[in-house]
Amino acid sequence: MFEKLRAYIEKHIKLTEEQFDLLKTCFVPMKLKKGEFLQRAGEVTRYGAFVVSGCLRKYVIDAKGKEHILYFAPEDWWVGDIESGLHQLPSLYFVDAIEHSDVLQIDLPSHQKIIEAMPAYASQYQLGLQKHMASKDKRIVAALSTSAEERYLEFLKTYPSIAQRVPQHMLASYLGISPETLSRIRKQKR
Amino acid sequence: MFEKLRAYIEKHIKLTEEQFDLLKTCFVPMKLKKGEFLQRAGEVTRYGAFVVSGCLRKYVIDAKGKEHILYFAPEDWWVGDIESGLHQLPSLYFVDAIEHSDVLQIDLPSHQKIIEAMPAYASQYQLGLQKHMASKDKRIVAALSTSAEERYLEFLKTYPSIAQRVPQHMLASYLGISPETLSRIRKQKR
DNA sequence: CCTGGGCATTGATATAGATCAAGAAATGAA
DNA sequence: TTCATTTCTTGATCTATATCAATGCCCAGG
Repeated sequence: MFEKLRAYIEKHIKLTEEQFDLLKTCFVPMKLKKGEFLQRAGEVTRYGAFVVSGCLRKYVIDAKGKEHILYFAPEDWWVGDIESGLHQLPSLYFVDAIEHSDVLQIDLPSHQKIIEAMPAYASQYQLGLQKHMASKDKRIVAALSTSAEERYLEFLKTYPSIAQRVPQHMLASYLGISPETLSRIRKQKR
Repeated sequence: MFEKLRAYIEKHIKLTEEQFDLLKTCFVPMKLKKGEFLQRAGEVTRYGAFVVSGCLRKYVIDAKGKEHILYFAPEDWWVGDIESGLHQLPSLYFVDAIEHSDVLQIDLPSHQKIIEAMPAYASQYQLGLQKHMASKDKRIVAALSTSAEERYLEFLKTYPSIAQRVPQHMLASYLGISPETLSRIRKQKR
């Protein structure tokens, strides 16, 4: 498990053995069966996680009882709700496993400890946040301005592997369209 | 101009005189008339800016020639396109003044210098990014799941002062609805 | 090897909101 | 002030997508 994390981090920065040891003390390995929750709305988020294998999803349930998926988190992604953890506020989001998954859990104080101990990690983290912001901006524009079909095709292009492994109704939820509409779009593309 | 920036930063962290002097060397004051651009799509972003007074907007023009406003930036907000500046890629976004505005420009290297010189600023910046992420997530969910009317009312609640000062068709563009629809929604609410 | 409950498909209908078009009102430049 | 331009409003259609409903499918657990 830890080797996967190491490999991921070393894509960007070199780790000394001591640094790797620090990481090992901060993350806690955990297995999740399909359908198990890492976090439920209403709870204050205590942990974020790095996904070693499998796939999780983060989603809200809105006032009308509908699910809306914020993102899928397959291998090498991070999930959590920093906002909630930071301000000790109940989270709006659920996080659960849509496949049997292995994750490395970390709490916010430990993460902060890593940031303080490893400046290179800190700036890598900052870069990651900035990158994420940019992709969220794109998604906002797409949601506001493009058709269901355009969003679907764009998703296929951007995340081909995710498109293949998640159930269709979840993809629909991510795209903000009904499962029926997605089914019709796909039919038409055949 | 600089006093406004100082007051803004000192909401979160204390500044010594030396630190304030450093800031003064990093930011360049600039006046923008209504309609003037801080940045155009296609250009590599060189500067971000802190808005001292007035109001700017960041927006895209999509394939069909339509504008979509990402956000408004009145006093005490920041604008820019870090993604573009960071990777030296042409930006997708325009930034222009919708009122006569005063801004303090800063380039990415200077900003990085501040982050390295002032750890408290760095962590404040990190907090800011995280907070922004959370609000963008909310906007994504809203865009995908709520009606035009709901989004309008939510905007009024969240940014009452912005709602009053920006032209209605820009608000419509931000909300992802046509100006006609927004006009009808407002009529109904009277 | 059954079998039942989630998934996907398909059809029929309803509707929010877009688009087109035209007039009214506001804004600002001269 | 006056004229011109931009913005806002209102009405009449049109369309993408939701919703409702029925059917078939498939694979997971007994």
